[in-house]
Amino acid sequence: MARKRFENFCCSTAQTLDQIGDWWSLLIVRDLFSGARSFTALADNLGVARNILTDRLKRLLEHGVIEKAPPRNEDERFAYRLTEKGRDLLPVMIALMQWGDKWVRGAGCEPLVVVDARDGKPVRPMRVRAWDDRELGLAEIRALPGPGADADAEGQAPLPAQA
Amino acid sequence: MARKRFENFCCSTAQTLDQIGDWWSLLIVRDLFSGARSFTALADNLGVARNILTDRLKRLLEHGVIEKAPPRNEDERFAYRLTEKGRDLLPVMIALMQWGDKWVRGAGCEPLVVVDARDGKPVRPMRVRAWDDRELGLAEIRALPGPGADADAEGQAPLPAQA
DNA sequence: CAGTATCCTCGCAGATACTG
DNA sequence: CAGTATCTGCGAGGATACTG
Repeated sequence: MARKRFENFCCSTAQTLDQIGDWWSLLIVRDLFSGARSFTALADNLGVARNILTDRLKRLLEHGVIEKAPPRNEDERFAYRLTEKGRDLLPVMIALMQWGDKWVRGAGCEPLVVVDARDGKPVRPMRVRAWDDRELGLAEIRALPGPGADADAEGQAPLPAQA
Repeated sequence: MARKRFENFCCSTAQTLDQIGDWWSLLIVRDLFSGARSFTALADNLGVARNILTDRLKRLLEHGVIEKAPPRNEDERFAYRLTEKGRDLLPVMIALMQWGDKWVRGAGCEPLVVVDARDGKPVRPMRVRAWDDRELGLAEIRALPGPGADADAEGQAPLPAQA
């Protein structure tokens, strides 16, 4: 059988991956965060085949992550732009980027530092926080089914401490 | 030509995706966060083919995201466990999960609420924060090449405000 | 239990030419 | 510029049987 789709997985993570988890979508989102707007700019930046880019843009449009906006200059016919849903991926992108900068940055690879535009200081590392702002580690959190959840779904084990 | 690898992309995001960005790896990590430990448990939970699981585990081991630990009971020969590098994916996982719960949760899908184990309150939504703890939006941040970065790489455009 | 080995299928993706 | 259309193929991924 071919690739398995995650649409029917009863898990936010899986569903999310089904919308933005493929190889190119997240990089497209990243480029949109970085200011790319036109089809050609994206194609050139990413080095992706045009038909693949078309497909990914279509999916992102369908999922409401991006939208088409009027062009800003004569060089482009219109501009791709992140929707609110897309902009809401900012924490994900920053968390990924910070993890990458910390753990996987390889030889000759630029560490991209995300800074506060006001003072130029780097943004804080992303942390999981409780309501009293205390930082929470893996051992201090649990995953519970929210309201309306299926009690005996397969996600029973609530994030136990690993150590 | 076949699939393009992201290893040579000069961008943390791309490099990160090369390590954990494929369809199954993140779900494996998620299951490890959730307490799964054995090969069979992972295979059953995810419904992934055994050879694929083997391959992903091997890659995650090579990248140092997971490690093998002694078994805890008679049913398992040893246990897979997240390393520090792997546990550091917690903000990414939480951010993804929260995004999914907010935007892509579909019909009959349980919203997984991550809570503080002390008081049972949900953890705060992941936010990008400045050093003074102010929340930063897309318009208020910039991406700069960090120390040792290649100035004229292709990632020049520093996150301009989209609106 | 925890994999390995094999076979096979189809989806992802690259290249390129063409249209509006 | 912004795609669409078509051809091609690698290899990811599934199924299953086998091993230690």
